[in-house]
Amino acid sequence: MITIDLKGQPKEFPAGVTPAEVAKSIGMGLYKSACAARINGEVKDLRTPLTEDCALEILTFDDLDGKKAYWHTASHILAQAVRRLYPGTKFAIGPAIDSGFYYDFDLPAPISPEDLPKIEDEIKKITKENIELTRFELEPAAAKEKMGGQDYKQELIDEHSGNGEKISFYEQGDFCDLCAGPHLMSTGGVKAVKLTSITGAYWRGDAKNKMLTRIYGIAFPKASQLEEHLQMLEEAKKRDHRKLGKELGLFMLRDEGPGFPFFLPKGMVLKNTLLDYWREVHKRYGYVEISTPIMLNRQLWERSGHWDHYKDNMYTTEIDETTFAVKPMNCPGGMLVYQSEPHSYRELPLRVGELGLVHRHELSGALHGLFRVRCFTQDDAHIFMTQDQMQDVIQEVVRLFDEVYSTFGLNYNIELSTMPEDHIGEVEEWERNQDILKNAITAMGKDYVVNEGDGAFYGPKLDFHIADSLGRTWQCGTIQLDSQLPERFELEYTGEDGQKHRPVMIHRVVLGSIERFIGVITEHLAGKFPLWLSPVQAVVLPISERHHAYAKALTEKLESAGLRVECDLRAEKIGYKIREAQVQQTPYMLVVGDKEIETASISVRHRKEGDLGAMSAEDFLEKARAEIKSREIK
RNA sequence: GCUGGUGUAGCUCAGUUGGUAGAGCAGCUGAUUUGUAAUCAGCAGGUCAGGGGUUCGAGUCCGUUCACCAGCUCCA
Repeated sequence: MITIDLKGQPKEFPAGVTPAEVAKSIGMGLYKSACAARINGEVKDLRTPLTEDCALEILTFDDLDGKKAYWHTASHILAQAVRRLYPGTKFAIGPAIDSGFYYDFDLPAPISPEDLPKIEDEIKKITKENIELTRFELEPAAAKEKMGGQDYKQELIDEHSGNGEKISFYEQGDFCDLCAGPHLMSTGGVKAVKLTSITGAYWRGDAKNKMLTRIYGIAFPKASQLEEHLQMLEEAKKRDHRKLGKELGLFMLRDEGPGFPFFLPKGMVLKNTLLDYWREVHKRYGYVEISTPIMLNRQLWERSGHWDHYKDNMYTTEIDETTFAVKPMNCPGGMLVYQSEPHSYRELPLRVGELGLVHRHELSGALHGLFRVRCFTQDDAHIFMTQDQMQDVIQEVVRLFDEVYSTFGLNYNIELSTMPEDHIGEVEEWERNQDILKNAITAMGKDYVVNEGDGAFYGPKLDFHIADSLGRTWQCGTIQLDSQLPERFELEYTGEDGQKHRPVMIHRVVLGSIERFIGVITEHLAGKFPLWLSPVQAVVLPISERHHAYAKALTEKLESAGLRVECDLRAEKIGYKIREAQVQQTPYMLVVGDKEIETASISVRHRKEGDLGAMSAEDFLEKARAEIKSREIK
């Protein structure tokens, strides 16, 4: 007998018992909903024999790891359905992801979204059949025989058989797949399935490989949960910045310049206000600001290394028999500014900011509203410092990030991107710099995940990712350590010892790209920009024509006090004007009619809080000023 | 760039098996002078993304270019 600790409740079981059996013994309901097991903290399959005393937790769909097992089983069911409907299909991989699952197929003939319902029907059949999933292991040679004719599986077996371990399989009726698990006990556990999209994806994520057909899906134990999820996706679409940007008159994109956004008057107010804020913060943190040219000669780009490593993404032009390149990054210009005069150690760290407009020829398929454009403004800065100052400077930058992001109520996750294949500089230097980044961030108690080989060609970086309305994350801030450019541009400073030394530098952006950041906050705030950022902060709404003079005087008064105010003098009913102001997400609607004129007041309505009653213009101004100053989000 | 899908008025969308375009909102004009999310009527608005092809005839079918959407690749 062994003792199994079930969430603090020890119970005796015969040795060799499986979590599934344990689950069954403590309640049928739980057995039905069991997805996986956590044995001594490790996620395992429900079929794992328990041979010694341990702590056991049965994971259901409500647990993240349980969800993964649930969705992974759903992906196998999808593959089984495809196998039944499209004989001759070759199977690649089919994992669970953060929001559902997918499976990659090499189909004998292309299919389209119209075919998805048919596949869903087959999936329903398989779940109704309630087929048991069994797990077994084979030696690599036997595994390859079992997966005969399945080219992609053969490749996967070869890859996994290196360490001499057996390959594990899961079989459900007429479908068998190599898989590490864990999985549900039976296909009947998967209830409400919806296939959400069908797209292409390269085998092994490499553009040189064949493009497979990927089918995405989502599944839930209850139909109501699926319904709720689909509802949530609909809601998310409403806050898509491309839709809101159009509705709120912020920006536009035209066929004449794919990826080159136009900012409209209201978007321009937003952008400029954001930049005012940026300058205020950076001034406080000791930054100076410069501006370097959009275009510089080829020689410079060769020296910086961009010509060799980034040429394909650069726009170029030929003038006076010289090739000029439009800058894809601001750094080389920044190097020239540093070079232009001698520096002392007393100046370091030297923080030089630049709101630089860069152009990059991105692949057409990568463009996405303001999130991915071909021309954008980086809120760049290069910080020059001594080796000893690196950690402090990085931490100071992270504190700045925290201040800025919290102003918008944004959360982020951090990625450490390490040395790419295409890089300049020594491996030892890369590793040293990677360690500095790691140490700086862990010393601040922050977590990160490693993004292997995703660094810039000149150095490793910490990337700060922020999620959009659909949970897709976009890189905004980045801190990149660079010892290469100071070397290439022979940057120097005079040390305490009177000798010349080479500074190190970091490149960093907080917002990342102003354009992307505007997209991110548009989605995050669903267009309800805080008062300080709102293109129009208040709109004055006279009830009828005889209140126009009062309304105009009020508008002028508020405008001269520094508020961005509009006045709606159209011969429309008040309800109509309010609706329009609400749809435009105008923070304050100021209604004026007979009552207000009589008492020399205004009736204030807030877009979220509704009617706030009457107050004097002075009181409203004071209220608005306080809200602007605090940058409150409401 | 790749795979699949989409492209009709400023916006959201209809448009039956191919027979040369329609609605609502927005806009303009007029009436209405209104109290917290849509007043009524009239008018105007389209080389059906662009070239091309099949056909007596194409918004509708085919091919191509462009753009957009989802994803892959790439990236702030």
